[in-house]
Amino acid sequence: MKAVALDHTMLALADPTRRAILQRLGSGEARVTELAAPFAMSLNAVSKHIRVLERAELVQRRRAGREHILSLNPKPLDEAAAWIDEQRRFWTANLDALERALADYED
Amino acid sequence: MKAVALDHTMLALADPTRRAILQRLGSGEARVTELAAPFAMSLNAVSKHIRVLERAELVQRRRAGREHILSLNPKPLDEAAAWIDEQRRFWTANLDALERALADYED
DNA sequence: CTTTCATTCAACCTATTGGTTGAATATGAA
DNA sequence: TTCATATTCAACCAATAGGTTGAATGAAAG
Repeated sequence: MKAVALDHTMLALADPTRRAILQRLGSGEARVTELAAPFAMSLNAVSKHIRVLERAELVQRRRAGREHILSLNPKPLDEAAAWIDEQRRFWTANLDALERALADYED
Repeated sequence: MKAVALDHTMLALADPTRRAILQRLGSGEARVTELAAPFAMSLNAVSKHIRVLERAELVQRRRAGREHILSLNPKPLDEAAAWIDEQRRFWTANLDALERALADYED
């Protein structure tokens, strides 16, 4: 994943409204108005959040007449998870090496 | 994980400089100057990035004389990964349900 | 004691976020 | 055609991000 794509993905995930929208889309596609309904903010504000999610390619838009139907694209989520997991593996590998070194030292 | 903590974690991860700092800290603790060395920006800028990482509790600071020694705290990383994984499980569960429904429909 | 080194604090700047309201656009329905 | 609905666009605003430079702090070294 290109760095800038990770930037967009992580930034998109850094807001509770957007995370809630993703969660909602997890159970199936929805229109903009439907997505906006639970939130105490204007439709326009939600529309902007959706654009942030689109920039990160976390959601896709399909037009059906005057309705815009949003659906989840899990790939960036996979790639974000992959980055985090890589860090954790690297980190624990180094911790293990440290432990082995300490064990040698204690001998 | 509280929503605001996830906000801070994800936001901290949404910048390549900060991700590089975390990666560096994966192989062991380091001083501020050491962390700043690879970057084409002022020490002050890196100092601010570190504060963002501290707000997310991704790094911890220990003072040793005039040096500040930073180390990784992987817990928020674990929690961010957990959030993402939860979404993915939920999403694939719903996809599976959809597939089963379609299979039933086709019968 | 003075100087150097490690780091932060403070002020400033510009760009971006996250929200608002009001107008525009485009489709659907009467 | 006219009216209502779904959505975006545009302008605006306050707060935050991400960078700069210069001054302050505090510990170490000469």
